[in-house]
Amino acid sequence: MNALFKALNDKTRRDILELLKSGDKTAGEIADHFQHTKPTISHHLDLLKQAELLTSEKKGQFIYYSLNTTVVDELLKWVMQFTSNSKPLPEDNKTLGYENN
Amino acid sequence: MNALFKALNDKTRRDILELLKSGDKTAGEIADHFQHTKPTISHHLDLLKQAELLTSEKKGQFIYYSLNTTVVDELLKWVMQFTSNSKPLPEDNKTLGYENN
DNA sequence: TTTATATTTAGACAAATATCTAAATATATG
DNA sequence: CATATATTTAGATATTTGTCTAAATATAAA
Repeated sequence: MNALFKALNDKTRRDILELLKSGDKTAGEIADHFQHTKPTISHHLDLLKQAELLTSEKKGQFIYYSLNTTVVDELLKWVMQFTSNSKPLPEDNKTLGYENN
Repeated sequence: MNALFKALNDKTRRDILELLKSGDKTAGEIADHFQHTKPTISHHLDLLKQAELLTSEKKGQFIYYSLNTTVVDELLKWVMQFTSNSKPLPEDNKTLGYENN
């Protein structure tokens, strides 16, 4: 849990996560989206991996990074204990499948 | 959003939030639950307030701190963009009112 | 095998953070 | 008013963090 919040406590790292929503990317492709150097981005990727928010797979000289959504559920559960009625964002439910519960 | 993740990136502060689930408490009562000094806890309370996770109300010499759950919805929305099926923790829904949707 | 490309590792450094003690402020009470 | 209690503010310090440059590693291509 500590590693998770630590990983999320940085705008660049949160932006990396959002970037990867559109699909897996190599370390270099990810770095191209930011104004930081590649070693800096590499370090951010490492922290995200430590938090298990990302997985990586080496293909030739490239390393592809992917979102790992399983850990997000743990975070979601933690956050939900603080919602007043425990009914998260009902305005979004329609597009998310709640109507079939 | 930055202040929010910053506030959550500390075990003591997360514990303070959990402590306040059981009801409002004074700064002193909160401090009694931890091994830190009162100034340290005061500082943590300040950061939680900056993130709008807490509100405070002065009553005489005491200051009561309360959870502010409205900001949690914003966080929940952010987290949910990373859930695979956008259906958070269905195993918990029964106790949380989803069956009435 | 030499060179180019992709990525990480190592080391340095400034800025941010968590903590403490001491002092300040505010309120209550004798 | 003088003292006690509750809390914060100020200042110091050790640790952590984000960033960079330079070097190392690994793979591909000429």
